[in-house]
Amino acid sequence: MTDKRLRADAARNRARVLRVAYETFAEEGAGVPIDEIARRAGVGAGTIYRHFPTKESLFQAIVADRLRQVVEHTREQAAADPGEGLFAFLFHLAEQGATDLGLTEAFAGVGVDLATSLPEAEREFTDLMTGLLARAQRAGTVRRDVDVDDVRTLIVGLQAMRRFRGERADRLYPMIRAGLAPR
Amino acid sequence: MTDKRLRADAARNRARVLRVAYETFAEEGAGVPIDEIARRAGVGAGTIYRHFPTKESLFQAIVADRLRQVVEHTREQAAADPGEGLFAFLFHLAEQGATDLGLTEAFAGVGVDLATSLPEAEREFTDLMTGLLARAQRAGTVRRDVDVDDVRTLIVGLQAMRRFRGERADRLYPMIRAGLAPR
Amino acid sequence: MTDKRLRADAARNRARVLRVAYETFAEEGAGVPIDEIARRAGVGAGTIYRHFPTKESLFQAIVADRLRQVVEHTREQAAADPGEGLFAFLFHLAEQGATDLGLTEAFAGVGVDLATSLPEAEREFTDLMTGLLARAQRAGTVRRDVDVDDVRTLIVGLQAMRRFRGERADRLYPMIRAGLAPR
Amino acid sequence: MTDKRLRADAARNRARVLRVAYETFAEEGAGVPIDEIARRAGVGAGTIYRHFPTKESLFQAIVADRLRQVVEHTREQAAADPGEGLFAFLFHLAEQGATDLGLTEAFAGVGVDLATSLPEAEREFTDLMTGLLARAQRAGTVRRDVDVDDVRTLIVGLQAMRRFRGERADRLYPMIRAGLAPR
DNA sequence: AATGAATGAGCCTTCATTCAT
DNA sequence: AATGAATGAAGGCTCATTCAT
Repeated sequence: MTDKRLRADAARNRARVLRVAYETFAEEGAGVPIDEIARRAGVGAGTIYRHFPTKESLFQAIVADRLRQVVEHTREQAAADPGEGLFAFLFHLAEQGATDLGLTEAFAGVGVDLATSLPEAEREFTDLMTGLLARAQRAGTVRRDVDVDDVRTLIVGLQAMRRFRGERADRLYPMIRAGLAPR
Repeated sequence: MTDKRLRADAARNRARVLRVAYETFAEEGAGVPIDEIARRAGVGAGTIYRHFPTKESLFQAIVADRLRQVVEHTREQAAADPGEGLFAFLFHLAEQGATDLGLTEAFAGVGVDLATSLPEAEREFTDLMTGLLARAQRAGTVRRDVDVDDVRTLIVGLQAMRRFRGERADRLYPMIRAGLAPR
Repeated sequence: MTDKRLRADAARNRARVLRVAYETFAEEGAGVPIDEIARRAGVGAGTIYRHFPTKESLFQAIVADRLRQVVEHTREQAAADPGEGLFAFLFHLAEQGATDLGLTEAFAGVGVDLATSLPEAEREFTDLMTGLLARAQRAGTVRRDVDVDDVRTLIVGLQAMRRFRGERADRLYPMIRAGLAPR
Repeated sequence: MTDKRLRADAARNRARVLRVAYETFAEEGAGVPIDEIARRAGVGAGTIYRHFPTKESLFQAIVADRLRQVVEHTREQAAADPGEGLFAFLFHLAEQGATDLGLTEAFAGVGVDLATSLPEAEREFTDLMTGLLARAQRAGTVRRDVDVDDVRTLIVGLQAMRRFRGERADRLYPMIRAGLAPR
């Protein structure tokens, strides 16, 4: 047990790095220098490399975390209203992407290929979308000819808009809803 | 006289650089090394810097050019069908963005702020959108509560989707149309 | 009392580090990271630094150990056949060097100067060579004009060859023998 | 023609880098930082990378040059006395290696694998050795059971000795000669 | 006294920009 | 005016050594 746990200080640092890296990637995207993250976290660059073997792995770790959070959040909400689940999910993701350039880039395939680098998270995420989509279609809020791939594409678009325009982009949500509705 | 000849050479070079830089930024994004552009254009890197003081200014010049082209292209088409003009414009831009990462980035505000750096092109562009939107609304194909800002936001979203998914994203066009239609 | 227990622990650790460091330097050469040695020894890097102030000092300690072993091994064998003693010694060292890059480097003066850093071991080693050489010369298997310095030089050459070519290099032993024989 | 030639200043710099890199590798071995070479050459590190894509390629270029020189030098000498050619070659190489750690390392396979990275130079070199050896054996100065591989191994040994002991190591040359002589 | 986490200098390499030719 | 060579500041990553636990 003890051997598996990190030392208190290391755990603290690792958490700190993760948190700061999250914020930094969110603000600056995957291209931000690792030194910048180290500086903001108040640690040496070597410390980051102790916890994550490459910059990419750090980015992945964060994206994985974020995906997990989104999945969890969505599962909690989804039960309620099958017709609304997919929309809630889409708009939630749009908001996440708005404050998180890293996540946006991950979805858009910049700097990582989710399917390759985080196959498990990717699968879970896809399963979630599949379920939400099917339920919405059964509930009659979404057209039958929409597939999971379209949903993924919409996410990329919504995040781009939300990032570009902030809350102002929310004005477009009703139109997305209308656009997806059966004719 | 000699001046004129030389200027003609320079002008040809400038045009050549612009064209190649456009292609290169389109293919590789704004991150491509200036040397790569010089190589493809068959000129020295110094020649590029004679015409454009920084890499960023070259990028801006290209975006300005592209905007002008889009404006022109749109003006030619628009007359025909007022109800369709805005959609044709949106989907045309989406396709442009798909093959032109530079343009996408410019619209999304990555690396340039159009309003600041190219105020004239920006104004022209805005005027165009205003006109198209108004005509579509008058023709009854677009909801009254959509404004120019929404259109701009949509462009960003559409380009992101088109870039992400290629032609497959076109499947979403009808839904955009439906989403914008008056209830 | 407690002191003694602790010292015993420490001594055991020191011995363990020495043994593992020997193996590791032998396999990987002096360039191997100290962390790798720590890992293999199952101790923290700090523990190594408790016993040896620098990486270099660890390396020296190992070389000293190895020299002592060689001296011991040689003394045990040497008595038997005075004419063969020097050759046995040379070829034994060549083989040691083959599996021990550290030792080779030490002899060749890479990273340490034996005479300066380990004067005692150096002296003992020199005495040994002097004895072996004199006996071989008296026995008539080695030319009179060879001196201790030549022997040292030969060791370096033999180790280099053995390291370079492995057992295949043994083919050259008879020629060494012939080359050293009186005309 | 002109396009293939380097500009005068570039050629000068390239030559300068090669010369300084040769000296530096000779003194310090393949492990020396590229910045050190740049500093000694009075150029920026980038300049070296303009001429050589990687540090390894620079090292290889130098080794290739040195091999070529050795081959040329040997060819000029060899004609004279078939019985002496191989020895002249061996001792010449020993001397070269003495002042050139880079070359020694290349022969010993440190930092490069000649057969892989410079196959042509390697082949030429092997052909040369084969010829010299055959002639020496025909002339009766070298045992029949020595092969090219042994020669290569001897080179490594001789260079190690020469490097270790400087001119003093020359004392061993007659013994090498005697060792290789037919019984 | 042991641990292993943190540090930070140093390494190789890239690239925007400047400058000699 | 054009060329492309030179510069030098980053950037990602490693590792000897120090230090908090």
